[in-house]
Amino acid sequence: MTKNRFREEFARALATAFQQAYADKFESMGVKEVFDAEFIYDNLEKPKDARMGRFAFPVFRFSKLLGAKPPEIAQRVADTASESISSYDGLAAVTSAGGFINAATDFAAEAGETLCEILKSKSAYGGSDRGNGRTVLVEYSSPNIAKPFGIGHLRTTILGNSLRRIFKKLGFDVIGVNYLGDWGTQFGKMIVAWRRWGGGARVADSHVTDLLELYVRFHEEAEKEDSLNDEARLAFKKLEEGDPETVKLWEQFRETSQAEFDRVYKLLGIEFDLVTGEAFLNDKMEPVIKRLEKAGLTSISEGALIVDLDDPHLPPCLLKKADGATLYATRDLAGLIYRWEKYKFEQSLYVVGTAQSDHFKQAFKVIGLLEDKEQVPPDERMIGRVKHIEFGWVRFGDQMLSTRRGNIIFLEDVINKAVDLAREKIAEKNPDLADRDETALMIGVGAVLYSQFSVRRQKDVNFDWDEVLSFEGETGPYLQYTHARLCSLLRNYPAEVSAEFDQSLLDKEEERRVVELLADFPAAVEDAARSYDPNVIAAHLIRLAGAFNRVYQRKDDKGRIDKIISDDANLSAARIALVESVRTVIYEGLSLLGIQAPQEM
RNA sequence: GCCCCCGUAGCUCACCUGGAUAGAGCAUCGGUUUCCUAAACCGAGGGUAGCAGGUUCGAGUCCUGCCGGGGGUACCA
Repeated sequence: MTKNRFREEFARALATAFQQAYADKFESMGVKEVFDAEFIYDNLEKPKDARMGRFAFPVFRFSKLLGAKPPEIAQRVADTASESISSYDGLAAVTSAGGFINAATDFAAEAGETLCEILKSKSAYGGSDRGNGRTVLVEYSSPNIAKPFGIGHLRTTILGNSLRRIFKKLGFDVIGVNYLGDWGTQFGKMIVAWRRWGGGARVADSHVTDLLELYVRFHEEAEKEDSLNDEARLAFKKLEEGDPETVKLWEQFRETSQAEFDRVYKLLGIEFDLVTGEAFLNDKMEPVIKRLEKAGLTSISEGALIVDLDDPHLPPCLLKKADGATLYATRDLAGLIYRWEKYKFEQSLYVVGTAQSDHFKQAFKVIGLLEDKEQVPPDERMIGRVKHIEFGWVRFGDQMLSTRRGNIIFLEDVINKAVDLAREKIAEKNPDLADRDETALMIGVGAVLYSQFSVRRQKDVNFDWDEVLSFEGETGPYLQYTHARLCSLLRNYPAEVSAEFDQSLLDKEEERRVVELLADFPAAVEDAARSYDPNVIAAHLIRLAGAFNRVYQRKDDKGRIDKIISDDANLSAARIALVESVRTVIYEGLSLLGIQAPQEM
């Protein structure tokens, strides 16, 4: 990972100052804790109030170690560092405030270096080669076939899509997997429903909404007539045994659904590297069961084949039902093992809702037990590399969205509504725009996507039409609008953008905020990867866009807008370098979220 | 019953591995356009961070208990 030079310099200056100011302690301790620049680097903070400085180091924890009160330490070290500040060309001042040591960077230097780096590396800015080609699997979206694509699928789909992009940016070889729910008792239900109420139509002529109706009807009728459930189980059993007629029906359900999914993915710009499904694992389950049996982990309970997890809070993991049919967990275990053997991944992420948290705990526990029993060497174990990236529910009003009850908002409707609204806005604000339809699509989709990133992933998110369709404030369109405005500036600028500019001309407080946010973008990308949450990037972009808009509308002493492009060629050149840098980062950040940015809107 | 997640401004949410005066957006009220896109910007009001303890120099953040909401709890996925 590339380190921030200014941050590093401050850490070095502090470590040296600590060594000098507390020479006796340093002598006995050596290069550790506060005497170690690397330690300080990792423990630097950002001051709450930007006026306090660029970086901060709290010394409270070291009061005991150094035998002095925090403010004394801070002052003494800050004074010591100040004496030799001239040997650090990136630092302007080191001061103390209470128990904090604060640093101000040489702003012109930081502005110059940051902007030059962005102008030079362009879209590569914020990335790294940290992944070094190691493999990361991300499983996301994974809709069930024979069901429409509802708003409930939105989160996993775009979260996973974004994580795929983020890890790619960090140099990992990412495989985005769409693991279709194309197997299980639910297909028994569909088959029964189709035969009973399908009216003899051909599946190929049907639409997913027809299938949904049947699915809902099944659940309604099954409440009255319990034997339907047995019938469905039997139908699934036949499917699993390969009964030709049943298999044919299933294949048709699959095709009908796939067509709908592809349409939605195209609309949203979602990409996968591998589309597979539960059915793919059909012949891979038996070997896994054999392996578990051989390891002595299985037992029969109430007629079912289980793995007892020896955990009071986890029910046993079911491998086979009493009727011999397999279950979700069986297939996931087979999938875990298959993918581990095939890819030897660094990490494998399952972007699945929080409701399935226990399921993943069970599956991972089984893998752990198996690796223990088989005495797999530590560096050949997949346990610890597989992670459940869970996220909260999408809620609609007071209701949970449930496909079983037919209580569903179609994702396509949401997108269409947002795009229509974007089209209206364009007609109102920029009726002469050339690519109106294309732009409206980008904005509408941007609004829908962003609405999911504005909340930390663990939290439930309330689906609110007004919010999703809002284009003002902390929204996707706000970021897109800022980007379009930046593009407009670049169009209006009469010369070429150049990395040769007078950095000392970027001396306004508003500009400093922007530069700092630009410099911190790589850290935000890292942060998003570490927490598996693109929300970090979304929030960073909002701050950046806001900071830039304040530069853009900054007024001079006379109350007039201080324009980016003016008669002063040198000043304009410096400011336009800032503009191009912000544009690059917003564009790149949005692309990590899977959001496109039009040049005009 | 047990397990997991959540509880911050009227609403929706932030606060990075505990740190300085708890910040944004929406909504409300007021202001900014002879000026590069006003989908923007500035200002005002709005807070017992569910409650009660504990750990710590320091707690929205960690621990315990309680209250409230949601989810899960073997033959659905």
